[in-house]
Parts: sequence; C-alpha cells; structure tokens
Amino acid sequence: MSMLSDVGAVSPDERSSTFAEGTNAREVDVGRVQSFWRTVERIPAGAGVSAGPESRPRQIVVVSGWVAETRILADGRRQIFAFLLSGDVASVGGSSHVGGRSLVALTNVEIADAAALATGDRASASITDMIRQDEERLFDHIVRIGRLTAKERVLNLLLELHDRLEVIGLVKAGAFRLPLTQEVFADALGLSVVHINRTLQQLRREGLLTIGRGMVTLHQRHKLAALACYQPDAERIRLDPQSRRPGVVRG
Amino acid sequence: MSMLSDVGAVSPDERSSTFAEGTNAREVDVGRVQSFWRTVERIPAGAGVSAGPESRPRQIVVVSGWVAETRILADGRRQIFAFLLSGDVASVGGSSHVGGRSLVALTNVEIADAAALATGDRASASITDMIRQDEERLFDHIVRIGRLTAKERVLNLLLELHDRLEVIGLVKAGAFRLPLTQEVFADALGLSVVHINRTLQQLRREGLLTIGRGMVTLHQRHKLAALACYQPDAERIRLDPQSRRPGVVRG
DNA sequence: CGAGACTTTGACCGTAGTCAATTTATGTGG
DNA sequence: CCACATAAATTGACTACGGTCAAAGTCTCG
Repeated sequence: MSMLSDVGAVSPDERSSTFAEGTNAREVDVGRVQSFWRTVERIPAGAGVSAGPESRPRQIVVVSGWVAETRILADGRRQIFAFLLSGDVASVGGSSHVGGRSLVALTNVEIADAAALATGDRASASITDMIRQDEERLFDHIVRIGRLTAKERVLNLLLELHDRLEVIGLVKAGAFRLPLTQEVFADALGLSVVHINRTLQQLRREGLLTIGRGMVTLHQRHKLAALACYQPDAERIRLDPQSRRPGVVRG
Repeated sequence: MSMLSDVGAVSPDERSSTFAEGTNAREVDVGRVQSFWRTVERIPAGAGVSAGPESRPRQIVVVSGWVAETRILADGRRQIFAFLLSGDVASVGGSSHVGGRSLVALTNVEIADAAALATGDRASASITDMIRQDEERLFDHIVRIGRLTAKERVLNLLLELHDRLEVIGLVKAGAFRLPLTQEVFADALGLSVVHINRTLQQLRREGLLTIGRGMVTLHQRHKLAALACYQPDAERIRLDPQSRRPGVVRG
C-alpha cells in the first residue's frame, strides 16, 4: 500500500480542465461555482469512493483522475464495468440498493457532488446527457465482452478511451496516459492478465500501437476502428428494421 | 416469416396482469388509466419496436410479451443486452443518438407510452425506479458475460428471469414459459448456439433443470444460485472497502 | 405430407485460461 | 548510489472451454 502515501498530490497532467475552464463555466453564476468547488474531495489511488459520512446514495462527478466502477464476486473474480474520467458522473450506493457495485480510484482522484452542479438550469440537463452517454458506453462494453475477440476488445476499449480523453484534452500528439495495470485491463475486458499481455505483444508486433510505461499511442486509427468494430460515438449505424435475423418466437 | 401471421392474438398466459389489476391501479385516476390504454400498441413477434410515425426518441413500457434489446454488428454478430418483460421500461431511439440499439419483439407484444403513465405523481417515481432496476440488471449482465462460465451464465440468467417472472405472476408451480430460441439465448449470453445446447443438455443430465417446449423449471434453487453466483436482487453483498485488491496505480 | 425453423450430435479446431518461472520496473531504506 | 523488496510484465508449457462445420433428427404449421 505504498502508493497511498502522497495523498492529494495529483500530478498536473493527470488533471483535466473540464471544470476549471470548461464549456459552460461562464454561464454559471459565481456562487454556484464556489459551492461546487467546496464539495471537491480528494481520493488517494487505490481507495474506494464511499458514499461519505452520511451514507446515503449520491451522485458524484469526477473532476480529475481515473475511477473504476467494479464488482467483485464471492470467489474473487472481478469485473470492471466502466472507467470514469473527468466530467463523468456516477452514483455511489448509500448502503441499500447498489448491489455490490463500488467505485475505486485508479489514480489519485478528485470528485465533487453532482448535485452541486445540477442546480436547476441547463447544467442539470447536461448531467442527464452525461448519464445517457454513460449508459450508451455500458452497451458498448457489453458488446465488447459478449461478442468481440480479445484483440478486438483491447483495441475497441483503447479507441474509446482515446476518444474520451481527447475530448477532455488529455491526448497530446496522439498519445495518452493510461494509468492501468494489465490486471485492471483484464478485469475490464473479461480476460486473463496473461492473455491481455499476449494480445498487447501481438498488437505491438503488428505495429498497431505503442504502449509502455503508462503511455499509449494508437497508429492507423482508421484501420484500428475497422479491426475492432469501433463506432465513434455519434456516427452509429442505423439498423434496417428489415435486416433482422429470423428465429425469434416459439409458439 | 410464418410466425407473423396471427398478429395481435396474444395467448392468455403470455399476459401479465401488471397493468390491468396491478399494484397501484386504484391510486391512479380513471382519466389517466384511459389515456394510458389508448396508447397501447400491438407488435407482432419478430417485428422491431420502432419509434413510431413521428420518429422522436420516446420511452415505452412493455405491457405484455417479451422484448429483446439488441445490437447487431456489421459482420452479423448480434448481442442482446436485455430481455424486457411486462412492466419494464425502455427508450427507443428516434433516429439520432441511440446508436445501433433496437428493440425486437420476441413474442407478440403490447407496449404503451411510458409518458402516459408518468404524469406527475408517484407513478413517475416508480418509473425512475424501474429504470434504476434495469440499469442494475445491465451490470449483472456484464458480470455474466465477462466473468462467468457458460454453465454459470445460463443458470444465472434463468434464475434472473425466474425471479422477474415470479414478481409479475408468470411462474406457476415453479415453472415458467421461456419463449426464446437457443439462438436468442446464445446471443444474450455471448455464446454459440451449439454450446448453449450442450450446456443445457449437461444441466438436464445433472437434474438441475427441466427445459423443453418453451417451458422451464429450475430445481434446487438454493444450489443453483450458489453454482451461478446469483444474487437475488435485493440481498446484495455489501463490499468491504478494505478488501479490495492490490495493483491499481502506476506512477 | 412437405418446408422451414429449431434442436441435437459428432468431429475437430483454436482462443483464451492456468500454472509456474523469469525478467523488468518501481520504490525504499541504508 | 546501491541492495533489497515488491509489484508488474513477460514467457513457456500445457489444458480446456467454447467455437466452427456439417449432418441428422424434431417440431410446427400450412
């Protein structure tokens, strides 16, 4: 647990400017901004994001750092549902309903109360929007682990992360920081560490990406997207209702 | 497409009484109930649930029948995200955002406008609640396909369906109707039809379940739940925040 | 009684998992 | 700055779960 030492010392490049100077900062009045920043809380890497002292369910916004949304089974198997980056919203279970789901800081993290942002105006609408995006990503993730091969899964996830990080300004010259161990990666993609490692080796050999020391660069974006069945967010295919498969009913 | 013939002829035991005489029927005024029923729409088995003539995104409630929430990849691979039963809510993408997600009727189906239910009062709260449950199930599904073996997946899903059907009164003497082909089952669980079939054979041989002609009975519920890492809804394990694994940061 | 959809079975293959050992960071205290 | 400790990445050998292909058997329904 040595990594827990420098609590709160978030390195500059781990932070996004999403909230500090983000899109609609100017449209929000000063009082709200202040009360928002008052709720900011620092979480050391490796720690869980708890519901706070008054353990009621609440919604939080990630201000900086990486958070994993996970569940751990009785026998130790772990599944990571999503990675939360700056600007992402999530609910932390008070104590009752959120069955075995928990948020874990993968790096030092800053979080804030979503409620402090969502007071009334269009900000709350944009939070609704974030939640919708989060859900959309859950579906992507299901496809990933349900129907893609290991190689496709890895590429697909890296492409998603690339795009999300780019939006919040964390991609520099095509490269971005990926503060995940291969074990975390494996638990997200439903694979074993060993196989993740081998898959990465292969991708490296094929010259499709550069990865090491927590930095990643994806080469030949277009080719990769095709290889990984990756659909960049907005441009989703409209499914032809006639093209569905047979075999659906029984009596 | 022969099964499309008897559109609208929903057999009695395919219907749940959730809405007809369900929980808070008496607390809702007559006008609302009427306007709700006016929006009910019948979908033949095999058809897609579209956004309607005025193709805007909207929320629908399943009144009766089985609906699958799916995505189909460019190369034909299909992933089913969830099965929607009576009382379940879902959004159908107008045309823009809902990237390649579509609802398909697995049986003849009745759906209605969620909006017609959610007018103001506690009904809208209960819809919010349904949505939360749906999301929770998505997480269960991710664990299923991400971390469970074929045998576990099959049992786990069957247990979930059993419990959900029981709540809406569609389990009789421990048995319930399962109007899914093995192919559909496979696409939900991220497996091949052949392997689904073999897994079912095995489960039968082990005396864990009876399945055939669209009817299922699960034997030894307790044992099954353990075998399948199944956590019955409410009683989720509270994760000890201290029991997390190592290996989370890097620099 | 076909026709088509669905299920079942066999033979074989390959992706991914397991186990175990080695190498390479990363960090820490002297 | 070096020696040691620990976490993480890597590699090899072997296994097995699950996929693919193809054929045969069933069920439904017109």
